[in-house]
Amino acid sequence: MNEIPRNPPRNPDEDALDLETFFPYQITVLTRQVSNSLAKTYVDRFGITIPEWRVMAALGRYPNATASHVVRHTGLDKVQVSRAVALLADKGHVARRPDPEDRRNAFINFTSRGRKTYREIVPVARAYEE
Amino acid sequence: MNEIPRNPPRNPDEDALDLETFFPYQITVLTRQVSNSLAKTYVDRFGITIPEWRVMAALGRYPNATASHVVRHTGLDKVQVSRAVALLADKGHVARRPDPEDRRNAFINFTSRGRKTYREIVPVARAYEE
DNA sequence: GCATATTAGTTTCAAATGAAACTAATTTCA
DNA sequence: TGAAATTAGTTTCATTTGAAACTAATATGC
Repeated sequence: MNEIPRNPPRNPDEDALDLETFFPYQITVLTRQVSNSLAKTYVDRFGITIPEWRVMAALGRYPNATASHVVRHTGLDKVQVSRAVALLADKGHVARRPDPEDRRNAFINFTSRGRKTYREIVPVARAYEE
Repeated sequence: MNEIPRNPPRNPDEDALDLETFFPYQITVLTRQVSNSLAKTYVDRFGITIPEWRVMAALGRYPNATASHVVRHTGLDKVQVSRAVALLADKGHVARRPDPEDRRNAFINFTSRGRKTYREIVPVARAYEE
């Protein structure tokens, strides 16, 4: 039998950070773990990535949003939003419609297909809220 | 004056996710923001990356740890730990000492220089805990 | 008006990431 | 024993990331 690895000594520096209760660490680790397992589910079952899903979630809540609105609501980087929207458009989940009053803007909306996918994913996302 | 961008309409799907209170979103956004601002501080002021700092924090708490111990304590990927330790060793912050009883293992410890750096960073890290 | 600045969104590119393959050491068990 | 499995740690490589540069449209101020 393999010897169970000894834990390292616990005679730390006087003012060492207590990692067990150091909140930033806990959050980061937990977030990455949840996020990774979610990513697998989304890709495997619905063929979209996490950023794409986040865009869809923002659109479900705020229809007819521009990319900037999506950035604000999701906290994603604008590059990620640009890419995610482009991919969702390729897959037929969303459509872009230029704003006639300011042609720098484009309103983004679900296609009927996208809305259907969105409705399938919502309960899965809710389940992860714990 | 530029017109302040209108918020998108808020007539969402009946069962839309309420992004304002959907916890996974909040956490992810917050974590990334804090993490990015921390990263800048660590790189600018101390010349190390976030994974390197996380390794140092683990070593401060659990001296003479192996890479596997660091993985367990930080939640970092083993690839990241391997790289971070290599970089910290290059910079003279830590030293590796093979375990004579099992030469797959290497114990990792601060050099005196590394300990000094660690002690400088701890209060900065604490300040971020809020 | 017209030059300059600002904004929305996209593209580029270099760095970070982590899954998978790999090396080397040790353990297992037939 | 010694072949097969396991473990620690490293390297490779394809993907993800986001800062910075860019394009196009609109706003500002002289």
